Formats: sequence, structure tokens, C-alpha cells
Amino acid sequence: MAQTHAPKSAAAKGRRGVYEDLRRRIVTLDLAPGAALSENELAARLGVSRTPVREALILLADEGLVRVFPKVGSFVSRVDLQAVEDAQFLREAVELAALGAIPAKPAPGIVDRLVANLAEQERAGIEAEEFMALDEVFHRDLLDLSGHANVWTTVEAAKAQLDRARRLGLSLEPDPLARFAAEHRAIFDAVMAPDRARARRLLRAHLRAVFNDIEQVRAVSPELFAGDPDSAPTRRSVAVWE
Amino acid sequence: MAQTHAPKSAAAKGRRGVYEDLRRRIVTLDLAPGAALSENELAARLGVSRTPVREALILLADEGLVRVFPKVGSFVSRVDLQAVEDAQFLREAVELAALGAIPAKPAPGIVDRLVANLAEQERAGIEAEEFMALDEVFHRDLLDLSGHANVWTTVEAAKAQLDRARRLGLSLEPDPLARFAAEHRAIFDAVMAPDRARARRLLRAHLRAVFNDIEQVRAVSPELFAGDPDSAPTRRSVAVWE
DNA sequence: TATACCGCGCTTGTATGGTAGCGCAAGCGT
DNA sequence: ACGCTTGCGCTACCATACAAGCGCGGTATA
Repeated sequence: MAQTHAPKSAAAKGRRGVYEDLRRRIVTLDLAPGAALSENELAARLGVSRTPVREALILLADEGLVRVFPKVGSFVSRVDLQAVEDAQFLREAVELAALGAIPAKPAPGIVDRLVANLAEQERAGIEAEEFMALDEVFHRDLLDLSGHANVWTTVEAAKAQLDRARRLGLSLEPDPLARFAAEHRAIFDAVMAPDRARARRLLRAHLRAVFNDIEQVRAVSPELFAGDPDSAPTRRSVAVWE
Repeated sequence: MAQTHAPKSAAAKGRRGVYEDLRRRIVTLDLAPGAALSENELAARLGVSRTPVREALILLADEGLVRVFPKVGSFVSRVDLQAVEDAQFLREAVELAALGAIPAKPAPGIVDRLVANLAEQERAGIEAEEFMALDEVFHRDLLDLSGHANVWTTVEAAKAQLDRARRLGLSLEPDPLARFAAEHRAIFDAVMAPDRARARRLLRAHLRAVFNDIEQVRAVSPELFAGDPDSAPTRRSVAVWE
């Protein structure tokens, strides 16, 4: 955990910058579920005042990635199985509906992007982080084909819940990336065939693959999951030598 | 427009109170699309400081009900046809998917609530506002039957976009409430039959009924709709004698 | 030793002050 | 009379100060 000394964020300041930074660190598990998020500490570390930090936390709380206990503290949300299941349900509903709304002649520009994207995914020796980004764009473009690209923001929020769970289980399989890429390719082919029924079946199976791993992770690292839905946080006093 | 004099909101203060108050006034068209929402003015009118007002506006902007132009002003979002269509798409996808996830033996408690709700809807001489509230609970409970009640928050956000459009067209039909109630009844009967295919068909038709009116409204009151997607607001100087 | 109590430090929530930026409008130059 | 410039008032944005509340930890007490 390389803790750089002072300002730390060369990226964009302001509410937007803080939001994006925190969100990225949460979904990538750089900030573990349950971690404390003190407004003061974050403000000092990011080199801004409490205001933009606080506003970013409010947005993240609204998104379900942060839990705020008034007058007590703010924390990274633990992985709630019900929340993951709900996110899965929402995403599946939207993406499958989008499949049915794709016109007979899809927009060529988007199709080209998807083709290039798939090629990148199948590149040998690709890193997990890069693959996740490509995965995101793939599903986004798939939604874009239906003409409802704006709905992505909603799917994205649900996807955040799923991604945390997915990353927990990434190490359980030898090479999941190649499998995901193959599934993406199969889905794309079915869409372009066009074979709607097959596309639906494949996409549904692809989306549901997440749950295979998550239960195993729960057995290994139960502290990352929410036991009591409304459990209160606790405070700890630690002695330091400055 | 009865402008009460001073504190105006006897309801809950704080961020939550301001948010709920503003949201209610926006979706009920009490605050018209395009209306200016000055932090200072709202803070003064609601009897709180700018901070909770600002935070509420941020949440509303994230929800798409408010548009913020930095250093210029905040305004109630105009009705964007694309946004309405996207909200429709999302809601349809989720609610139809929920229909498919309803178990063979639905939870009796929820069913009882639905039965009572339908009876209320069919009451003679019911007010529009009260009916809208019942409509909300009806669809919420329908989602609850599938076991994914938490997804309602997302549907609710989409519904806000739709409700504004719907209220604009409420006066175009002699008695739309009775028709809505009848459709609700038919959907509920199909769900309980159970006849999934019929339920799907009826629910889809019910949800899409909104668009029948909205185009007519656009012809009558174009200023409520967004022309240019990214049109900038303008400032006006008015002379007053205090 | 076990237990009730009270204070203190931390937290978020709210209020207020200062800053930068935008758009209009009046005023100057042409 | 027309176009450019400059000033002004407003805005949202960020920083800071103040207030209120919760929970732990030490202390006094049974």
C-alpha cells in the first residue's frame, strides 16, 4: 500500500475529480469494503477542502457504494448479496431488452467500434484492468446499438456493485479473461447474424457467470460482506508517535 | 401562485427535507420546466443555509431533474423527449422482467396490499394526486412480488421523468383515471391467473400509453420541452421598485 | 473486580465567507 | 451609427468556521 506523501492526486480536483477518484478506488477494491472514509482525512490527502469531498461522498452514498452514518463516520459499503442480486437483475433486464430493440441495420460506426474492441480483448497477455475497461465499453456499445445509450449511466451504477464482487473472484479461475472474450465474441456474432434468441441466451448466461465465484469468496473473506443489514460501525482509538 | 411570506416549509429541514420538497414540486409541475433555482433564493425561502440546498440540487441534477450551469445558474430540467423515451425503455425493461420473476406462490401480504390498493383506485371521485400516489404504490408492490423491491429506487428515478410528461397530458382526456385503474386491474388479474404472456402484453401497453398524449402537449406548450440539447441559459435584467 | 457514569475527541451536518467566471449592458472609440 | 471593450452583478464553486451528536475510555463507586 504505497502511501504517497502529500498531495497525491495530480488528476482533476473539484467535486468531479474526487468523485471519480474515489469511485475508481472503490470498484477496484483499492479501498476495501468497510474502510473508513473520513471527510477530513480525504480532504487533506487529496489537497482539497471538505466540501467537494463531502459532495462526492453524498453521490457515492446515493449510488450505494458508500454508507454514511450521521455523526459517526462514512465507510465503503460492504458487499451486500441482495444488492448484488438486484444489480444483476436490473442489468440483465436492461441489456436483454436492449437486444430486442436493436434495429435490423445497426449503426456502422458502433459496429466498427465493437469489432475493434473485440480484437483488443483477444490480444494475448492483456492485463485485467485493461480488460475490464474494454468490457465496460463493449457492453456500453451494445446498449448504444439499441439507441438508448443514455440508459448506460443507470446500468453503470448497477455494474459497480457487480464489479466489486467480480474482482473478488477474479483469482479463482486460471484464465477467465479469455473465456469472457470468447463469450463477448459469441454474443456479438449472434447479434449480427441476426439470431435474437441465441443472443439473449448467450448474454444472459454471460451476465450470470458472476455468481459462480462469489459464494466461494464469501466463504474465504466474510468480512467483506454485510452481515447485519443495519449494523452500526465502531470506533477505535489508536496510539501514534508523530 | 400563492407566495407565502417567510419560512414557508413547515416540513423537515436539512438536506433530506429540501430534496424531497424540491423533488415533489418538480414532478408535480409546481416548479415548471425551465424555472430558475437560485441557491440563495431557495435557501432564504426554505429557511436554511445554502449548503443543504446545494447538496439537494446536486442530487436532483444527478437524477436529471435539475440542470446546473456552472457560474450561471441552476434550472428545472426541460422535458427531453429522448430522456422520456429512455426512462420508458428502462422502466418497461425492469417491470416486464419482474413479471417473469414472480414466483408461483406470491407473498400473500403483498397481494393483499395490491387488492386494497386497487379498490382505492376504483373509488368514485378520487383526486388525481391521490391516484398518482396509489399508482406509484401499485407498481412498486408489483416489483416487490418479484423479490427485487430495492430496484424500485432506480425505477422511481426514471418514473420521475415520465410523470412530468404524464401530468402535462392529464387534462387531454375526459377520465383517464378510470382507464388506468381498469388497466391495473387487468394486469393484476393476469398476474394472479397466472397468465404471464397476457400480463406482459397488458403491462407493456399500459406503460406505453403515456406517449399518446405527450406529442399533443408538445404542440401546445413547446417551451416546456428542450429544443437544443445543450442550449445555454440567458440572463435578464429586470427593474424593480421596492 | 465489576459497573455505572461522565467527559473528550472524533464524526458529520450546517452556516458563512471568499473566489473565479460568465453574460449582459453601458460606454468608449471608430 | 456601429463594433469593441470594460465594468458590474449575478452565479456556482470551494474553503473555512461553527454547531450538534455519538461512542469510546478513563474514573469513581459499589
